[in-house]
Amino acid sequence: MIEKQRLLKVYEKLYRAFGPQGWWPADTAFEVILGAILTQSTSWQNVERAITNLKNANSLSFKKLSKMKMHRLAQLIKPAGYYNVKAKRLKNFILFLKKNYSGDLNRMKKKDTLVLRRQLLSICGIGPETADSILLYALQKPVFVVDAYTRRIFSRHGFVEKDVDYETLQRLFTRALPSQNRLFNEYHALLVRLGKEFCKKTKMKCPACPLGGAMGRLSL
DNA sequence: CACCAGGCAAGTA
DNA sequence: TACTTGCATGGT
Repeated sequence: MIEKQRLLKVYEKLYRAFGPQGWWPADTAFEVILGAILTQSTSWQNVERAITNLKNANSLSFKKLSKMKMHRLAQLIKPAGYYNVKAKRLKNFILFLKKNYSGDLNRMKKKDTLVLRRQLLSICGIGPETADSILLYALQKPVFVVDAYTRRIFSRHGFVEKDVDYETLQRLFTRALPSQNRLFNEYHALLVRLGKEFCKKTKMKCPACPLGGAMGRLSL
């Protein structure tokens, strides 16, 4: 079976098993971006605590955060871990947004997707996954997001090498799938859902895995 | 106690 | 270029 059909079949199986995931869990595009940075190698639950702290301090906005001292920001996002590093990264993005788009995400959204991707990657603290998450979930661009779960799930099911690089794995999806924001949004969210429940780093709960296969391989 | 979570950059050879 | 290490809280 060619890759295009397999990838669509995986998506259908996941969608039937879990249904729509409603990503990204946030009230605004700005909040999506903060979450994308805060969730780097960090459980979403801890990110929620940090976001809640920012909301309770009435500080979850471009204007408030651009004025906030870095030390103060670090204290508020403490539950998300790596708080000194992440406070700096959040500030880096905010400064970028101020300098290039006057703090206006709508203005940023008008730019070409690949131009935006290069700009985001030039910010210290924003790598490929964070950049693509921002493009897809905050700016509604049709960009496929790859993460540790994506790599783990597809390598364990014998689809790709386990150390396949980000761009290669991403191209696999973008070549095979129709370039639809809605599809990319749901597909990535479903892979994360599957990963959380069945494909943690050390454990692999098969054959309960919705993708099937007692040996951890795709049964398609 | 050990291990992990929706990464990334900096240091080393 | 190709590894390795630091960053840090909270759940299992």
